[in-house]
Amino acid sequence: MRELTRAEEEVMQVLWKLKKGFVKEILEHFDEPKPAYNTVSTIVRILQDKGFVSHKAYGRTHEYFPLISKNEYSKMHLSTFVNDYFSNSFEKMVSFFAKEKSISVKEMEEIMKIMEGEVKKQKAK
Amino acid sequence: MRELTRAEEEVMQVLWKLKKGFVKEILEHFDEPKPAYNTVSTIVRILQDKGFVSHKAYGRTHEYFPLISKNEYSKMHLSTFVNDYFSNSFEKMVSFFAKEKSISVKEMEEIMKIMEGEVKKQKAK
DNA sequence: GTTGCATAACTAATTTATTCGTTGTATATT
DNA sequence: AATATACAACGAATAAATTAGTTATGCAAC
Repeated sequence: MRELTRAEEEVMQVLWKLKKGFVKEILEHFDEPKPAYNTVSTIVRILQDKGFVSHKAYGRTHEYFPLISKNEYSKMHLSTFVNDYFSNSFEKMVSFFAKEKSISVKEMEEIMKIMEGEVKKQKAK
Repeated sequence: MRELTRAEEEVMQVLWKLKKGFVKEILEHFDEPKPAYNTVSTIVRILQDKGFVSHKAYGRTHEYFPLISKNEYSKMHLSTFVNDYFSNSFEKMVSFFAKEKSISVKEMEEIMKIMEGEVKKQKAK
């Protein structure tokens, strides 16, 4: 699957938030300075061509919605990143950030708790 | 700081691996089909303008080296990602991938071990 | 039904990124 | 010194992404 360009990603972020929306609605959720209506309209049609969104037609107006969830996309995106920067090892990545103190003690404790639960769940099978 | 474009990133990956290198050497580390010498030369000079690399001159030839480490860049890059996709919470991101089973039990156990060490270290202070 | 408005589709213009040919110069080779 | 070689610098050509104007059509208001 392709990666989103910067402009495409901004539109997707709005669509993920809204779940679905008309061009007008998407536009409203942009920060100032807002792009032109047609700019958003074009991008959303490009996203459609690339298979990231689809639409439901109400007469002549289109309500767009994502075909890929934010979670799916982030999963794909992070996989690429982990592959390119941490030789495909999730562990290397997390360890690096833990050591870099980008993760607080509180966060680490929370993560460990969740992982313990997951490990238990996996092993139970 | 700016993000690297696709072509720029490929050159940086080689430079990070080599630590330093002449255009010719960088070129050698590209997979087939290799780009033209001038293509790499141009990209490396763009990277220099953007402040990602610098060079040492030996007479008329230049040996380029990164000004930003792979770790620094990956840190910056992942921060943006975590901010955009996990409302700036590292914990949310890791938890998501743990639950998605993108992280194996073995990896999780390893991560927990490292985190325990880090937590202990932090608390000792 | 004519006018005005809203919207999608199309297209043009602009900007940014990518690729590589050409040129000039220094150095090595003969 | 003439020729060949290697490289950086420059710049042209192309490609990709971004932005927004223009056009066509349908619908609503009058």
